[in-house]
Amino acid sequence: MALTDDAIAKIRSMIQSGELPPGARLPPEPQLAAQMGLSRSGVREAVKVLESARVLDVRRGDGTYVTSLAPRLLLEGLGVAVELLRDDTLLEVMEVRRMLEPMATGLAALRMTDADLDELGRILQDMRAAADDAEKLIQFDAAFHHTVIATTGNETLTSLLDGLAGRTLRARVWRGLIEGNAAHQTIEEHHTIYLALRARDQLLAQASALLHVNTSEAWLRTVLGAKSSDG
Amino acid sequence: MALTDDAIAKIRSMIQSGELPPGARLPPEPQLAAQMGLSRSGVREAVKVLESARVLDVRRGDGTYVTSLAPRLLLEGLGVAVELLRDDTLLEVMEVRRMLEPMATGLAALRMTDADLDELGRILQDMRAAADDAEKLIQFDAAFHHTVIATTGNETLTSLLDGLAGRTLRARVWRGLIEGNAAHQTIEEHHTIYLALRARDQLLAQASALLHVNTSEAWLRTVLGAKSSDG
DNA sequence: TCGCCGACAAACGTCCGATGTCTCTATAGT
DNA sequence: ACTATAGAGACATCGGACGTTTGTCGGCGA
Repeated sequence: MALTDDAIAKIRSMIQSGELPPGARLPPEPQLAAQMGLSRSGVREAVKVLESARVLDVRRGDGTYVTSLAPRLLLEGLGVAVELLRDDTLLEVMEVRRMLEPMATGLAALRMTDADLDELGRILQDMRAAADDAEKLIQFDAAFHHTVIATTGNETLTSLLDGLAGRTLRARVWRGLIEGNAAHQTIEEHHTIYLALRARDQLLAQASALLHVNTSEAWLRTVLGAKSSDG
Repeated sequence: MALTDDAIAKIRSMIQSGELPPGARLPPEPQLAAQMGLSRSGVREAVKVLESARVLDVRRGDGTYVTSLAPRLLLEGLGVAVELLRDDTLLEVMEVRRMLEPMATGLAALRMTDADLDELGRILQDMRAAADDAEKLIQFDAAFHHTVIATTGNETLTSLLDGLAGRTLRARVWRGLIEGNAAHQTIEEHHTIYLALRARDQLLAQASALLHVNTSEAWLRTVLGAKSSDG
């Protein structure tokens, strides 16, 4: 294809070059169509693609604007992509988390504030209280890790790890943990990480995070293995 | 918005549920439109979004098919997203590379074959021969790191790091390196990494990769700093 | 003067039908 | 058996029309 993809490329390069800064408003669709030499239908497809990538923000009845281009927006699509990965590649994702998450957790140990630690303590408490509710466990687990990573102050890193630990992946791991009666032990792993962070011990935080990711990976393997031998 | 986004979600969930496995063919656009309760225009916008995410493959005159859903495809969008990040967040990207690339390089030291090492040696030679050509340097630099990471056998990891070290980012770093007369020294950093890999020394590979990323980060800082003080 | 309300205009959302162009396949001919 | 060609199927693009939503502005009333 050419026309629509060209339009996408043009708009993207206008943004990249600074001609269309964050917050800028694009011309109305008919005008944009004339300007790029294709019909309004083509422009709409192009705009839709960039909107789904969180590059453009279409406000009905108002106009189309460039978003803030914040990492949290642009990297949102990573999570969607990970959700569509096939089962056998989820182990690759886990291997990446195994490398990245311990480093990030170690960094968090250096940058974490007392307020951050308090919030983490609350989440840990919530987690223990929800030990029987798979849905809540998944939610608090996500909140725990997100909070830890977010304290690094690196929004890009946070978005990446959020995306890599997608909802589906997390749900599968916890399903395995619960069915294998390992939920309690895993909650305690979070406590271990919490203690290391409280002590501002980088290496200990790193090590405990690695152990934790390893546990997740092991249970994911179990879940995937059980599935493949099903039918 | 509802109709088009609903259509996107429906198609995606059909793929996720296995109803549309990799390689499957979707119904023709008019039929798909009827099936999802919207017009052909809306379907086309939905398909276009999924095509740009490398989830669908539209073959003109033939039909629309689900791609292989390989990580290399689905994570391709990451590179595009990184290209649009604002300057100040590029340092965040560098911090992520600083965490991930040394670990990956260390892992590569364990898994690298003799054939891999030979190829790496060739790239290193090319790099030295092209010390005066910025464009080629960027290309060989990308090839070097890609080759190293690819030997881990982890396609997801490879795609992620490829995306994080996008063309624009790499070009900026090398611009700084060349203008600062540091190109030669940086090429030697690659040699150091190569030697560590040849020795199958994980820790040494890790350390030399960290030093290398650190150099890149420093020069990126220089380039960005010079730019912000320009105007 | 401030605030509410209604009308107008701008802009996107959706649909429809028509035509061009490409790909694949099957058939006919050599 | 192989090749060339014609046809059918499917996407690409266009242009216009109408509905819906949003933002704005002026007028009215408290």
